[in-house]
Amino acid sequence: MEYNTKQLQIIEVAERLFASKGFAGTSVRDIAQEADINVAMISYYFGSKEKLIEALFSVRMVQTRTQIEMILQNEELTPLQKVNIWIDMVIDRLMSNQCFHKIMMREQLSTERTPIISGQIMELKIRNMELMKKLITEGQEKGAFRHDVDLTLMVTTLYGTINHAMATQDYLKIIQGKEGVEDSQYQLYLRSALSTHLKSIFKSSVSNEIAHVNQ
Amino acid sequence: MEYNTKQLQIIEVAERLFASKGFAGTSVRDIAQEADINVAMISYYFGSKEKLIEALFSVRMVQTRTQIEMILQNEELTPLQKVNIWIDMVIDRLMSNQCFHKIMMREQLSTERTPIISGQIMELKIRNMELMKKLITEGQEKGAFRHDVDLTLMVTTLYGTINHAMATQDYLKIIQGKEGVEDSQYQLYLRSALSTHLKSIFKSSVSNEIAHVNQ
Amino acid sequence: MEYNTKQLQIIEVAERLFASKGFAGTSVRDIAQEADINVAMISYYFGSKEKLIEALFSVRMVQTRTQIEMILQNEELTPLQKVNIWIDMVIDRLMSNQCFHKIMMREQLSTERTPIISGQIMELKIRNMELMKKLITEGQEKGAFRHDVDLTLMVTTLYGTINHAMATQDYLKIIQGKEGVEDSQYQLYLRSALSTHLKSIFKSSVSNEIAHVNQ
Amino acid sequence: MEYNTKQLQIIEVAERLFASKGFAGTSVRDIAQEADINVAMISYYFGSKEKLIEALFSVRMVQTRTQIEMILQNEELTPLQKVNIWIDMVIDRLMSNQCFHKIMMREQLSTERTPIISGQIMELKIRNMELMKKLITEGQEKGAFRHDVDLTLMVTTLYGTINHAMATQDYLKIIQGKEGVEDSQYQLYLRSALSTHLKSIFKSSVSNEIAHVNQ
DNA sequence: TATGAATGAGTATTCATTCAT
DNA sequence: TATGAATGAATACTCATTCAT
Repeated sequence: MEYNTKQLQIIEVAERLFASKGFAGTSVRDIAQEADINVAMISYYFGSKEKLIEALFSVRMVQTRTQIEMILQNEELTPLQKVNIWIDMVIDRLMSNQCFHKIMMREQLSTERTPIISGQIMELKIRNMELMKKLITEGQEKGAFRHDVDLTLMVTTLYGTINHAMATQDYLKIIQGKEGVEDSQYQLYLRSALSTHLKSIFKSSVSNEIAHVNQ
Repeated sequence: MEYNTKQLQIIEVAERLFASKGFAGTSVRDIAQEADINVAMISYYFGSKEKLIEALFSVRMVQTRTQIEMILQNEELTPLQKVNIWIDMVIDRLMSNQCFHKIMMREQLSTERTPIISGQIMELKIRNMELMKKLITEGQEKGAFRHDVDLTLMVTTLYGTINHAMATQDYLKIIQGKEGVEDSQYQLYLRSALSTHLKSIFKSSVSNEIAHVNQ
Repeated sequence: MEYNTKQLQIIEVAERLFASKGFAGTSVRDIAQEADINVAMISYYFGSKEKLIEALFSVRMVQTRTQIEMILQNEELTPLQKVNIWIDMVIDRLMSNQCFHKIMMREQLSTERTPIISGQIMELKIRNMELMKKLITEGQEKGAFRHDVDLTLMVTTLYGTINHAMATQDYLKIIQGKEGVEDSQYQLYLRSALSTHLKSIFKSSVSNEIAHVNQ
Repeated sequence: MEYNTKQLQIIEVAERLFASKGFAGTSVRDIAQEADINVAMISYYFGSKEKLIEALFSVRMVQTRTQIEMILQNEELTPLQKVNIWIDMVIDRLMSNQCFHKIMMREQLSTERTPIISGQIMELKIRNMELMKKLITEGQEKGAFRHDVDLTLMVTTLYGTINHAMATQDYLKIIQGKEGVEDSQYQLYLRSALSTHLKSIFKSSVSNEIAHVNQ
């Protein structure tokens, strides 16, 4: 499905509002006003509010699909290097599309999600899980990774940590005593901190390398 | 603030509905019908729908406060034992009050949260952080824990992992091939799996013990 | 189903408006304004506009059911007398509830009618037909009525004539040169004219009496 | 007023939809979609939805006007023969243009009809009435017809019976136990049944012939 | 001549809340 | 204390029509 400039603009505004107020909490009037268009345009372009969020998902999901697979086929990287690259890519993907991923967090919480969206999320999750599985088993075969790792929960930790950091960043900022720091500046800090943190966790939990004797 | 039986019953129903449909997605009529009371009762007892969710937070927050502190003052436990107990307590607290914590996850995502709720969440987070800080620094002083741990992100990982597991448990169930398993049964499994997983992460990331040489 | 005074008042107004502007052509706002109530009351009392017209039908249909059967069981009347009484009763019923019967005419024209309404109309028609059948066959057995009468079309003529007269009474008035006559006055005239006309048709078409030799 | 092929095609579609869903119940989008044209075309070609139905009336009315007069000037026919021809022509005209006549029935019920349409209907009715009057008085002068006939109501019976049969043909079909019969087949049957029925009524009610002594 | 885009007024319905009792 | 009735504002959506091209 292709969307024109106007439609993409509406989707963008909707994404921002759905992220901060929720789907039910955002009225089409809100969107129309923010996007500076007539309310009727939303029905005109998308059919309904429901179809709008489906359009939003279809656009963002497509963007997500292709990225990762390619890069990790590089044969010259060690398993741990691949995992680290992967972690950085996930952080980048989630942090660069915070609005969308907030919406997705919410949708995952809801029992009201439509089969269409629910299906897309499921598909994405399975894709992620398979990629991860390939990555880890490859490492295990090469003797670099441990065999007693709960893969599913490792992925849960990765996504959970980033999501939770994103969701609570206002709190984190205060707790970390960085209230003065500008938002964009803080985002950069958070990305790098998450990167270090998650790589460290993965290294010590997954890899066979002795991380820190006598330290 | 004290609430009578009727009020507590309403709060309970509201919690369940807010959790599954969101605050904006739940109408006071839904609540009234589910709780088998008159619609007017909600305004009558709480003043407004907004005040109802505030009441819900104040009730659940109070329940949360006291628990942990006591137990961890036990001098006979090693730092790692205390961390493990703490992990189990958090898992238990979150998993036993899934509805409430789903609501809290949503509220943290929202920019619409009232100062009252926002304040309560902040207070809770700071309390958790302080407890954690005490726990870890105590371990560091005893030479049991590493000094290069990002405390804030460690807590984020703990809560993020549990929350994400809770939010996506329907997916997890399918991905793990446990579609047939009964819900209550799966909950038990998830708790124990999370416990093992998180303890392992904490042990390998935080403690100085060499977790797995030559494995 | 019982309806309270307010509901009956709304139904009455709705009936008048549906009759003159059609169902789709009448907005709930029109009804609310005419009935001097809040728009929301219609949804409140009936659930929807659709349910309102169903309520209207259920009320009017009930009123229609019982009337006729009784009277025609009188054993002292000749078949022709019974037919004449029946004709007068149908005229009276239709002319006294012109609004409702206009709505019914429209509904019969429409392919959009709901199964509920459609079913009620069908039921009524079958009842009428059976009554008529009993009346005529009784007359035939007594040798008073001809045997070569198309019963269904005889009923069609009865209802069709009255309905058409009702629907076109504004034209009839002009054509008959009675533009000056007051509406209520004209109604009385029309009833009596229809009565004479239809009785004459039935007598000459159905009965074996020689109506007018050497005239 | 002349209409081009495209316009006539739109009118035809509109006629079908107005007949089955009513004027208010049919949207210009419905028509545009069914006619496979752009919505704007309707405003473009006719100015408005209102003007479209006026165009429809003007087209169909013109078709109606000329037919009958000529034929009945034939001097060789008896008055009763002429009446019978006339009955068949009316049946044919109404049954062949059921969609249009359903719309007309509705319009006659409505108080919302525009002066244009209302005027056209009135004109047609007066024309019919005059024709009928000529027919009957001619018969009376020749001693073939009774003098005590209510002409207006006789016409009302003719049109009312056919209209009512048309409007309720779905019911008639069931009542007559012809549910299996194909629609086109049933139409043929109905026409011939109506013809026999109405001719019989007219003969026995209007003519001086003794229809059925000793039967 | 024809049309996709756009609009503002309109649709029915639901909302949280208030009021009289 | 409790509630059925009522309300006005808001909801998503559809309408006939217009406009720029």
